[in-house]
Amino acid sequence: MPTWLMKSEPDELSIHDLQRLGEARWDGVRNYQARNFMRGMQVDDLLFFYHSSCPEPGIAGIARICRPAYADPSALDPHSHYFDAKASAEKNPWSAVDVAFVDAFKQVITLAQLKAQSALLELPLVQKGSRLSVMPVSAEQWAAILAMR
DNA sequence: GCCAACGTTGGC
DNA sequence: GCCAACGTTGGC
Repeated sequence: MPTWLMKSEPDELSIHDLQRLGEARWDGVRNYQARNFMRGMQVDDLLFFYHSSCPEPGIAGIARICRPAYADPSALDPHSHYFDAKASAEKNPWSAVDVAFVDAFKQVITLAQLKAQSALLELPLVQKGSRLSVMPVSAEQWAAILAMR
């Protein structure tokens, strides 16, 4: 079963928001590489929920894909922060998935901790200059991160 | 708020 | 198709 890592700004959607909601739409991805990974996701795939652009960046919990990729409605909504004037109902290049809450870690696994793990050197998240917001996580990487809890 | 690194845009 | 300019990401 493939596993993933997805970045969210906790001001927009945190792992605790997801815990309260149960499920949420993951929309607003506007990068083709990240979108393509989302299109490869299947129901029940697990993902690490990463908090970015916040005081303590790091992995805050786990979620599960509960609806595979579909056309991202936010691209068509003029009031949305993620509105894309070039998208239309007929031709919407962007995808969203729905995710369900699985677990919130007692403590965030910080980016600094992740960077210090030799098992994670290949993970785009820890590589200099990488801004990819959705990425695959190998079975070995997944296990290494779980062991850091 | 700064700024390095990256992706996208658009003129040519 | 090149590449400079620009906007965005995201850690610090």
